[in-house]
Amino acid sequence: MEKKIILGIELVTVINELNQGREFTKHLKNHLGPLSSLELCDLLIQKILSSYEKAISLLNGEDLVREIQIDGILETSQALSGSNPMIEVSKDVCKKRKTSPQQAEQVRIYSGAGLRLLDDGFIWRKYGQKDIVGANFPRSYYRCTYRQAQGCMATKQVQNSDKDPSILKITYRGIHTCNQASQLGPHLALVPKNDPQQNQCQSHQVEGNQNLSQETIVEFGTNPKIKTDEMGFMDETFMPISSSLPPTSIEFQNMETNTYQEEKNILGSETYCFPMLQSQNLQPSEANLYEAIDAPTPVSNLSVGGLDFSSDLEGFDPNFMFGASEFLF
DNA sequence: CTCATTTGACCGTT
DNA sequence: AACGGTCAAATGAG
Repeated sequence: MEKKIILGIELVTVINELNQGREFTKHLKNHLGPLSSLELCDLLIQKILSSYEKAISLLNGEDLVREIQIDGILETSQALSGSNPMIEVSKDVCKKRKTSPQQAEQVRIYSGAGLRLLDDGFIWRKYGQKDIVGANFPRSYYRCTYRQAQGCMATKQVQNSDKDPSILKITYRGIHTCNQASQLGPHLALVPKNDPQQNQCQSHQVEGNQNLSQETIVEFGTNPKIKTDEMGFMDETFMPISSSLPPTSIEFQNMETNTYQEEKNILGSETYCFPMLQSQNLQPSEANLYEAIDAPTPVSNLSVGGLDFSSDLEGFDPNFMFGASEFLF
């Protein structure tokens, strides 16, 4: 099965820019005439050009990615301030050495996504790093910080994709039994609705035999929506990434492969495209991207995992993201 | 001093 | 035996 979702704030931004250009053009038209102010016309022309250039720039991907590799983890800086970053996250599951339920995701940071993109709402502690044969990048191993305190056995692995270093492959294993999930809110739960026992645990939980081959389609635009297909666990309680990021795309892959983008259309996968809004300012201390973003971020109104949409959404149609009931943040 | 990260060693699985 | 995952001592940061 195949599913593909193409969304992204990029498109919305382009449209916004084009709309702005159109509005400025209308104003210019209204001001054209013998009594018009030359300065005003010049200003409007500049704004029109600016809008169109922004739109073209976005379409050309010029604001995308500038990546810095730090400790095997990619940090992406924003090339254009005010651009709309975009993350691509995909998930897959590997069958090799199946010691516990696992679920993987790939995270691509396009631009200015900021550190919070990878914040999945849990506090993780790194306990190991391994060079993987055949892989260009080492794999980092993280466990839940509350492993000792609360016996939470959730772990995750993070590795850069060989084919596209801008993609972080994150594999989640185990189930959170700590109380982080309850603190972060029920919308984060990835657990099946019919299994309330696991509601105390949080996102990225996969039951042992859960079928990860599924089709999910998310379409954004004026009427955003998610479609799921053969997804036992992905219903309205499912928040694909976490508290902290509105992912722009996620894809699930089945357990037969670890392959990435090239194969994602062959395998059952899902892609979410969430608009990434203007990035937070990156602090120097956040240079180590992945570690820095692992702190849980409080979920408040209009704050999806640390991204404050109440401010970032300025200029966007509020219906764009939240207008559809299918999306539950 | 405390806590998190790093990194080599160890162990289990294939 | 090779590989992947985890452990734990060493190290560093706050």
